[in-house]
Amino acid sequence: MRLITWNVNSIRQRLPRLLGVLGRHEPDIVCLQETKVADDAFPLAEVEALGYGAATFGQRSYNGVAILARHPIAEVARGFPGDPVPEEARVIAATVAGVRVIDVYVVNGKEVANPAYEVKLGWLDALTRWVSGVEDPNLVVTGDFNVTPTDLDVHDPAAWAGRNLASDPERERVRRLLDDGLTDLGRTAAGTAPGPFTFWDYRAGAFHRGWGLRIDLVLARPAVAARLRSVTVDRDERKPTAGEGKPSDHAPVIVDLDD
DNA sequence: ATGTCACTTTACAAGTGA
Repeated sequence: MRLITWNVNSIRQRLPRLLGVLGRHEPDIVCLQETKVADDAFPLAEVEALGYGAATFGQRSYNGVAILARHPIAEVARGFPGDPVPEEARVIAATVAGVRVIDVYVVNGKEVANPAYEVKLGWLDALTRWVSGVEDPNLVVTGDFNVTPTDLDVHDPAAWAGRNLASDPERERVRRLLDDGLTDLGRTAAGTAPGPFTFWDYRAGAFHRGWGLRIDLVLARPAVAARLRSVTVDRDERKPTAGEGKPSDHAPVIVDLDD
């Protein structure tokens, strides 16, 4: 089984690349973030033409998540109980091929000194409370966490020390998710090697300069983690020249599991 | 750290969010 998570930063802008990713990688499940469209504007017919169904939880302009799959999508849930910002479309869950998938777009937080950072911490607390009560042993929690779990996930730890996306309080929140029985599949696959990075800021030529972060995560309970075969990042999708149209600032993360 | 991108609007430039 192949699962992809990708923050597309507008599905309208990224549709040609998304269709290319579906055709090239043939994933079973795709978790998207920052679709930035209401559900009635989601390009459903285009993904259906490639054999995929979709469950969407969108909103205009900001946020928005979706789960695509070439298998039946069951028990769809939008949002989660206890969400501190329920007006923002950040979480969708569904069961596909025996796996309970929770697709998240975590609050960015802007900067540590910004009130949005406190919202981020509270949101992660609420997410963890909810996830810990989800009974399914075949659970995957994946998406754009907007947190680098450790310094291995930062291109320049000294430059990022204490800053949003790399600060201790937010890392502690991710640590609690892991302590609650989830394995970080990207880190498991990479061992002690840095990265693999999944996000490069559009500004300052960050991709070209290698200024990457690993903030797009796939967390799984033991029954799923035991099936881990590989985790790769499709860096070509971050290149302006590869593919059709402009790139997202995130690259797709591809996880292969034993069937 | 900030060489950009995508969104929206008392829109055709500027603010916001990332």
